[in-house]
Amino acid sequence: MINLPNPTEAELEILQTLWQKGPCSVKQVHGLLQEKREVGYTTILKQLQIMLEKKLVQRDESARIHLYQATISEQTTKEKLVQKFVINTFQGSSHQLVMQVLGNAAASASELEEIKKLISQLEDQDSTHQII
Amino acid sequence: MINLPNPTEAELEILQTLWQKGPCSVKQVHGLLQEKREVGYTTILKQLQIMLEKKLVQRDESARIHLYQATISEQTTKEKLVQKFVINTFQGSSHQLVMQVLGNAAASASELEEIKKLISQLEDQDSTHQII
DNA sequence: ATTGCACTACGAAGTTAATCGTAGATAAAT
DNA sequence: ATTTATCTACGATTAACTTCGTAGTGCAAT
Repeated sequence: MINLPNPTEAELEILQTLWQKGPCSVKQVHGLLQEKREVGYTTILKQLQIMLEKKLVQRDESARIHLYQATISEQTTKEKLVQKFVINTFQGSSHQLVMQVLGNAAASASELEEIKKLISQLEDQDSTHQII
Repeated sequence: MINLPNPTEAELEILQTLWQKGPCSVKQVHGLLQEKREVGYTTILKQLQIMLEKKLVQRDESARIHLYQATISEQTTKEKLVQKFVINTFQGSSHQLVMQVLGNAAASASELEEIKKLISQLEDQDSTHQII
């Protein structure tokens, strides 16, 4: 389990599409991102090459059109990003972050329900698996 | 209400101390950050000068020792940072972020209580102030 | 008055990110 | 076999961040 560097913003954008679509050609990735913003083809190509060096993606070169796929998982990547963000912005207090978001984001009722459900689960875990 | 650029990482670190301590000299800021990591005095000085240009801070030059204080509020700054982070990392779904953090962070029971309380409040607001 | 100290100003260098243009290679189409 | 289209490789550029060294300025202490 080697620890890869956190992806940058542009890299994350690409990873999101790879996570969503699975293995993609440069053209595919570019096409999808192009829908959101103006960006050159070779920009994406270059990014993917850099990401390959950094081992953020791997590629299948068996065909002329190379297929790229993410090597790092969506879940753990986001965990690390959140962790870093919480440290930088909330001095490590993820609780503060949650309060911020909830207080701010005008979450829908169903979302609040879902969150409540999760909290109940967590509390159950606590009391069930309590060791001390 | 002009919209100032989001602070960078180093800038945020300085802002945190200014928010916490109020107006500070370069020496004070440097002293506090020095406790956390090795950093040169002129590094902080330069940062504060840059932040002054960017209007992230203002300074009192009436004495020889200049006093710097944040011009942007802790609350709104963090809101913007969270907003940007949510867009980049969770494609705008703050709900997803909350689920991530809660599922991950092993929040303490009292913290969970506090969050539940906040959710209840939000739900009350919803039903009370409902417009539609 | 001179020396020394504390502070500010400024410039410069090193890094990393992001973007794109051009060139070269391979396959497809005529 | 030429030409055309499509990909990849690579270099170069630009901008932003971060860091620090050196120099200058003014106050204070001898």
